Amino acid sequence: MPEKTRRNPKQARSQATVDAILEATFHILETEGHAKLTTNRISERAGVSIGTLYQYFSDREAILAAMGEREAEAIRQEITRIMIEQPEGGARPVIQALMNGLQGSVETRIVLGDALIRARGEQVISDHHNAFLESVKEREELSFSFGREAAFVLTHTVVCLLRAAAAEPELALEAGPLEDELVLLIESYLAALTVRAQKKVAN
Amino acid sequence: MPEKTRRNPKQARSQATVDAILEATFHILETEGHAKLTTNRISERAGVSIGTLYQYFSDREAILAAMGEREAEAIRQEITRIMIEQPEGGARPVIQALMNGLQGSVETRIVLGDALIRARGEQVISDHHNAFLESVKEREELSFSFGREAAFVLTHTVVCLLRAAAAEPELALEAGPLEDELVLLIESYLAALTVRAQKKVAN
Amino acid sequence: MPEKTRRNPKQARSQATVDAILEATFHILETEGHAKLTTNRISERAGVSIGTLYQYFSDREAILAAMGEREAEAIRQEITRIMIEQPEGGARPVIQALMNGLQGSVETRIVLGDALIRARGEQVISDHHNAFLESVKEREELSFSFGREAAFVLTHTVVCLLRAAAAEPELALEAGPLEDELVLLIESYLAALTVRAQKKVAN
Amino acid sequence: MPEKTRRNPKQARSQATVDAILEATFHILETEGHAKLTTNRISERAGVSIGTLYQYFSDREAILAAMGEREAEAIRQEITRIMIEQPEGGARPVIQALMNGLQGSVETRIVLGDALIRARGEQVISDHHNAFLESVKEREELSFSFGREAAFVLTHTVVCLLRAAAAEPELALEAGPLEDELVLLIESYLAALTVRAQKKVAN
DNA sequence: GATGAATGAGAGTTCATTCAT
DNA sequence: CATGAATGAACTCTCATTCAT
Repeated sequence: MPEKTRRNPKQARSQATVDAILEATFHILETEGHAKLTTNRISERAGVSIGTLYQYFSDREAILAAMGEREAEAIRQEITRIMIEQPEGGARPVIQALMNGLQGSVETRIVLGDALIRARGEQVISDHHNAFLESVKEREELSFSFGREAAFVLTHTVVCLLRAAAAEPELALEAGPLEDELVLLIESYLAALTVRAQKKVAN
Repeated sequence: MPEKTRRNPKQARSQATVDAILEATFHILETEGHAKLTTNRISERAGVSIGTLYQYFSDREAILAAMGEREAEAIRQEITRIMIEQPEGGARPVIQALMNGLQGSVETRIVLGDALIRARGEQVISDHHNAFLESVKEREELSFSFGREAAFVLTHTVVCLLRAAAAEPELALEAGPLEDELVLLIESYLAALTVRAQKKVAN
Repeated sequence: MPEKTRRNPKQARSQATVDAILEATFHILETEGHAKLTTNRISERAGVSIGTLYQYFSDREAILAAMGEREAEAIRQEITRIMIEQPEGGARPVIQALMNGLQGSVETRIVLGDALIRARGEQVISDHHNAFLESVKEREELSFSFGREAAFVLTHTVVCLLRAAAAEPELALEAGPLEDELVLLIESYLAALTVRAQKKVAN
Repeated sequence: MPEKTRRNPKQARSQATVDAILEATFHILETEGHAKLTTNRISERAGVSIGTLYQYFSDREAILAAMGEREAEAIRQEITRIMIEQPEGGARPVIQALMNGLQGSVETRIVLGDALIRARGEQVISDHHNAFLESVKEREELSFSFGREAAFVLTHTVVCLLRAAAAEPELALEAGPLEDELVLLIESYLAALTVRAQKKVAN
């Protein structure tokens, strides 16, 4: 449900056009980078005229926001699926999903993420929040309410670090060990949260 | 010490000009954002002509890189100072320094950070690495070598999360509780690393 | 057929735009000179926006090259026509064609010629070469091969001198007498070449 | 005696400064081309400040004109010397002098020549004229007056062709054969002029 | 609906020249 | 006399967007 879409693409042809535009955008971002991503180039690569492009998207920003939306939605669904299939798996399956599921280069992800936040602000954040929190709430030992700040740490640490890792290829981090460290980081934090919560109860 | 500086400003007037340009850049980033940061606007705000600006900086990018350099250097010095004054303080003083020391809005910091990486690549990363690792190495119980990935997590987690926190003002995170959570996150991770290391030794 | 054209102008409006741009370029070169020939001024005079100009020509240079091409092509066709119509006319008709056919001021011609060479290099030279050589080859007494240097002299002398003559209006040269001298120069040189060739054969 | 010079350099140091500026100009023209020839670069290469440069030359143009003057003067003196030493040598020694004496790349020569004409107009032409005509007048069989156009052809043909030859390195012309052709061209033209003059007398 | 030629504000950048020191 | 920091008009070129066809 793209918000800034002008035309609600009910017909197959319309949907194909929208898809072509988004695919072209993704491809250009991947192969030529953000700086070369112009609306003319998108329309050219998509095989539609620039006028048509503007019939489906109000402006350049709306295209990026729509793509970010798709990406975020895909990840949210993936995480939900994992929660249902492996309810006792802990943090690792979710972290694996985030590591594998985020398609596209770092730059692409950063660009899309930024566009999404610009377009939808808080909404995006809380969506992400909720999806990730679900992966944790079920564990009964955490059935205490933690503060906003702890929730923030839980929901953002992995995504932020993956972004940073991807942004710095010079570090030559390996996926396997990195996954282990992220799991260790999150699990030890969860344990610490539990300990703290128990102390509070004891008092 | 801007790298891409064209003219090495020996005289007082030159230094004042450079300062005015950097101050203007900072101010525009803060008040109008990255998109409005044009060289013409910078020179206007700095009270110098556009030609003068280009006598000190080879291009727009060089200005941002120089600013990022300053910022990074300031933080590095601050952390070093802390390490010397409070060698037994653990992670908290360093985290406090990062929270307070990073001046400017998120966007400003992001923009400057990105420019810095573009300009100096790996060098920047390892500098940051080293500075932060020092804050931890002294603790004898950590006198084991950890892998690249663990080092990455240690050095990036706090900075990444602070960036994210600042990028999402809608979450209305409070500095005090956030600081506590970051300390808990890092300290519990360090503890987990220690445990893991001891197990390895035991085997 | 401009080479560096971005958009292949199939429609009438496009062709009209290209024509307007070239006409404007010619006019500015003639009336204000090379130094005043800026892309903004061209677009202004052509009655199109600067953006439109850049949709048809990749850069300033491409405009000049396209004009040079047109000019050169026109002359080539004119000489060919003469060769067919007056096969026995000797050098004079060709020289007349060059004197009358080269429209535009000297500076214009120089600028266009230079741009053409920059854009197409040797190709241009050999085209010119061939066209002029044809005017001579038919004469059976010249059915000997002469060296590169002699060919160069034959093809360049007239054009160079016409350029020089035009560049120095202070000399107040008159077209009629100048034509006579050029014919004399070329014809006597051709005769000398013939003599030399015969001597060689004799040996 | 540069005309547009502001300061009449009577002192040795002044002369050295002027020399340094001209040398720098020549060097930049040769190694980096006309487009890179800026006053700032000249002053830098000359080892003087830009302010000093403007104390000796009124503007950029004046520097080029002064250089052209030097060049032209040097050639004129060379030709004069030849005429005195080899009065019976015909066209060849003069052509050799022109081929060897013109130092600097084509572009340099073109730039300087153009500047000279801009600065001094007709004067330059007639100077050249006279110098070259001297090389011919002595020959008694030419002791007839020829028209302006013939004089123009005599004085310009060699210089123009040398310029063209240098401008088109793709032709790979060789100095030896080219010299022969130029001599043949000029000598046969002179002979033709003689014949025509005699016919006129006969009538 | 689709097209794509046209738009034009505005970006980054250069460089001849001045003038306070 | 020399210096060189400062000037700013002018340049080339980009690209999101519109609208007549």
